[in-house]
Amino acid sequence: MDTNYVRYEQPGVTVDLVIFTVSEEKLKVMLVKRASQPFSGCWSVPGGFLRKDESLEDAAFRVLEEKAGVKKVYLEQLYTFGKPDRDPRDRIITVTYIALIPWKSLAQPVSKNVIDVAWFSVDDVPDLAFDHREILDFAVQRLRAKAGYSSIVYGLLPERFRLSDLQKIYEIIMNQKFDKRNFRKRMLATGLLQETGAKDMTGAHRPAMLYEFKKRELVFFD
Amino acid sequence: MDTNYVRYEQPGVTVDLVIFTVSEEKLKVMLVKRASQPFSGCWSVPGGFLRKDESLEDAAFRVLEEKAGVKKVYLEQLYTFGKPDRDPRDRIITVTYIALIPWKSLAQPVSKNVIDVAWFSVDDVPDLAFDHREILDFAVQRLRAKAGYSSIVYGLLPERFRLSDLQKIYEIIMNQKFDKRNFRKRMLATGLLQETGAKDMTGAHRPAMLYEFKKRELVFFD
DNA sequence: CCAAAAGTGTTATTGATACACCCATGC
DNA sequence: GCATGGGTGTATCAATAACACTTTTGG
Repeated sequence: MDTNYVRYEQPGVTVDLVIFTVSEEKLKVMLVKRASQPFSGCWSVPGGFLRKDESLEDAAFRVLEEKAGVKKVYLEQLYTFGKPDRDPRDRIITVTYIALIPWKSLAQPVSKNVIDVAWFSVDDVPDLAFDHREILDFAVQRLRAKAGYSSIVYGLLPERFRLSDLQKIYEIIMNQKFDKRNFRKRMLATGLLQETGAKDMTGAHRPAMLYEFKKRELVFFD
Repeated sequence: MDTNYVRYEQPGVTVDLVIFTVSEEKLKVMLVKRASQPFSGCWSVPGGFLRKDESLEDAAFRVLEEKAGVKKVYLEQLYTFGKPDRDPRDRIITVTYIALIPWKSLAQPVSKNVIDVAWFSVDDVPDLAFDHREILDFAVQRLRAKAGYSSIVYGLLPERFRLSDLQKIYEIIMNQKFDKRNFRKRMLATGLLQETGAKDMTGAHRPAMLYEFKKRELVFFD
């Protein structure tokens, strides 16, 4: 950084979130319907202006709580978008984040005003405001790539889960089937899974062992 | 993004660059000595304020040309840092980039005023201004990680190079030795290398085949 | 006893690693 | 002719992929 440069008109700074969950065998993203100009009435990913004395990450968690009503979830910075014309009115740069929410954490209606917040399957989204389509595509690509070499998918699972739940999440995100025996071998070999004593007793079939993820904060690469 | 929020005082936006090269068997980073407050006289990574009607990437390329005098080099966005107190005077958020420059592209003195621009080995850097130490560490970590699963290292090589040059770059970045035969097998198996007819005739030994990288824009993951 | 998902091993294939000698040139 | 780095193949080991049947529960 170098303060020698003339400090031209500074852009506005926002934080936008691509919030994912998995339900009904689909990877879904949370979208909100814009109430104000520009793009009034258009769907967009949730976001907000960065506030004074608030870090970027704090802003992201604030938006997450406002829109999704959840607190402790997986959050990672995605990318910063700043083309001069990405907002038709002001110069705005936006720092984007990916958030992952286990579907079970969303038992409540997503927002009091249910009409303007909804989940869409990522391969069936409406037209989006600003460059949000580009942001969403970038986020999906990152999530799919990281699923292959990191433990990111655990952000989409509840505290305790069956190995078949884990496999289903992988299959939905990576859009491919895995062999059950090889999958289980591979997952157990990572050493990241811990058996809980408990078993899942729902369903008219043999009960499944419930596992938990050992280190919920761990991610392997950037 | 949601313009319902009160738009509080907006922070300044800068672009900072971690510029890497390899020379003298070391991974090196370009640092500049600050001429003005705050941190006057302190080393820092080069950067500057984002200008009106300039994209983030354009700003990064501008800084790159101003400080390093190079145009077409590998550039990738690293991370955006925005803690409220990271600049002691103003609220500044900085979008950081990694740039890679082949040492050979830097035949000219790095800057007209050579006293305030210098290359430091990444494991022997002085105290840095602001949070630039954190930025640098983050960049080194990213570079090392990506060297393992992408073709990023080609940004540090000239147009034409020997396989032994490629191997040396990998060894320096990843800080480990590789077996020559296995290394060459692996590299040729990627299909990203193309033989040029030419041979390197410098040195009192058998001439080496010169290769070039097929797709200089390709990167595997984010 | 039937339906539904859980759980479990072995073989074949592929990719990664370890390792040592001859070659072409300049001086 | 010698010093210097360039160039090459095989055998072992580890990781991944293919593949089918038995178990436990609820209804």
